[in-house]
Amino acid sequence: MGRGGRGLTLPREFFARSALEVAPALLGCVLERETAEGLVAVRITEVEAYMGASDPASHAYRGRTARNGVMFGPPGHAYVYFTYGMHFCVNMVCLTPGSASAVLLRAGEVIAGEEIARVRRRPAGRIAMGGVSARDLARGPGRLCQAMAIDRTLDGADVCDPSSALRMRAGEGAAGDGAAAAPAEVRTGPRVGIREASDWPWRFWLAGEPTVSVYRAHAPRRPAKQV
DNA sequence: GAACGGATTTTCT
DNA sequence: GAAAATCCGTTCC
Repeated sequence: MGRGGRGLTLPREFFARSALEVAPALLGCVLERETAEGLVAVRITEVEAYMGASDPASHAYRGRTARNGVMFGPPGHAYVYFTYGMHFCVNMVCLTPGSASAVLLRAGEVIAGEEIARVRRRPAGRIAMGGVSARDLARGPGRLCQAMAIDRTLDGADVCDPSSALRMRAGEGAAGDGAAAAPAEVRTGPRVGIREASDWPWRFWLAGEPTVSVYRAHAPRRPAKQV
């Protein structure tokens, strides 16, 4: 485990187990992103587990490519990929090197650097009076990456290293800072946006959190215009 | 509140 | 050529 300037980063062994164990454990943990603009911290409220080569919905299902190479590496590193031509998504690599399992970070609550995140989430040229609401700053995997300025330069970043530009630390709920209410309940359900294996309940979120993204079943791009 | 289609790159067929 | 681990604006309840 690492001892950073502020708090502890999660030890690598935290990630060295099944994605199905890591996913719920990550809920409530805090992802920190350090740039010249300052620190942005997000408390994770929603994730999805991907189980590697045996998971038809995983990028690793069809083997290693230039894009997903980091997933085949050691745990505790960030796998960042670009999708739909405009969005980045970030995963935490799990288990052992070669297992290619990972946990997708789907949403969170911005708890530090909110103004920085708000500027990043405001498209140039758009007025948007009042800006993006606080709950929407990191509500969804693409939005979370935009709010934290996560792109491919962070692909492979070590989130266990306290000096890393992207790192994960334990939540403060367990420490009992008092402010937090009763321990949030973890719920599970089907994963979002995939066609294959959408019936496996490998999505995890904290009940009652307003930052959890709205569930949408996979919608085919071209609606079947049969009959 | 829900449903639809467009934007746009990586990957595979 | 087509689909994808998505988001946003528009449209219609």
